Amino acid sequence: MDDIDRTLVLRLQQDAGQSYAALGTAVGLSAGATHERVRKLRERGVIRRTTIDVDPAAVGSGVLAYVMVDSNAWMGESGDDFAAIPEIQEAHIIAGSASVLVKVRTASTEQLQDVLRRLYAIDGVSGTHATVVLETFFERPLPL
Amino acid sequence: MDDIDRTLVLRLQQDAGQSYAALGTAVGLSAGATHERVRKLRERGVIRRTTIDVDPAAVGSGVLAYVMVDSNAWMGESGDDFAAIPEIQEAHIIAGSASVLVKVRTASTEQLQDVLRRLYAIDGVSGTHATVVLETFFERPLPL
DNA sequence: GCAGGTTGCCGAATTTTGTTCGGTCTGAGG
DNA sequence: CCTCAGACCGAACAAAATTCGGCAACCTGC
Repeated sequence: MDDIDRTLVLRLQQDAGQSYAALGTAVGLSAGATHERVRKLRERGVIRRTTIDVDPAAVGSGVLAYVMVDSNAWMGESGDDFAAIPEIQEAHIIAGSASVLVKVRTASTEQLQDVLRRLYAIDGVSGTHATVVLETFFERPLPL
Repeated sequence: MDDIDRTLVLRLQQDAGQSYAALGTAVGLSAGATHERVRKLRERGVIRRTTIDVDPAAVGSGVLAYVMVDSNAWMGESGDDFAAIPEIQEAHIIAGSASVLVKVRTASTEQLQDVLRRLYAIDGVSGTHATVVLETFFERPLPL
């Protein structure tokens, strides 16, 4: 993981569709060597997958909210319960007064309410506190 | 935006590296027609870009925290101030007692503390409340 | 009902890129 | 000094992206 690898990761974050030739030029390597570098980055798990960035509003998920989930039991094994709710985009165990923090995207506030209902149905969940996002300043890739 | 488009977006989220031929087979179209569909999805902004998913821990961002930022002024024009802190991955204006919610990734809790210091330096920021993530259950693409 | 225009698709031609491979260079370890 | 492993280059080869002519379905306004 040297500077070249970091540059490659950075450039691929910005545009994963560019050619290995262009990528190689940017770091001073041939297309073949660049290909090999990227292959190893995948192999090592630094690059998990190549994907696309989708406009949430364009696919019917215009409402974004973060929900603090309170519980009266150990939630460490409940990952699958949260994963079963498709509107949940992220779920984390957190330190602090709440137990779990989830990121939810829905088409409407009515659907958000329905997600809250389904959260309550999970074993151990004793309460929720939803924070609705009014405007997103930005969402961007990791720093390097 | 019909079912075919939705399937294309879904499949590309899972693997943006597959060929148009494979993609076309999955939806019952030729490679050429598939290419044209995807081109239009980009043109319309449904697909914003193609990127890679990077393991945060592998690039020195093993600590994840969400920070509620309190303010005593209108923060609607302060997006650039937050964007100037590279460790901030997301920043949103929120409804509720706090004004802004930011997602922060750092290499250590010391660096997290330094980010909090820089947050306080932003005009109008009157307080912060950081929530450290202990374990991430999952982070996944948008529901289709 | 139909002429003209539009859209979406196919399939093949063409160009560009991905992928593989032999050979060279360099640095580490013995 | 010798040998091995790793990284790179450049060229050859395979595969994919991209373009394009032609066809059919579908509007739309006469």
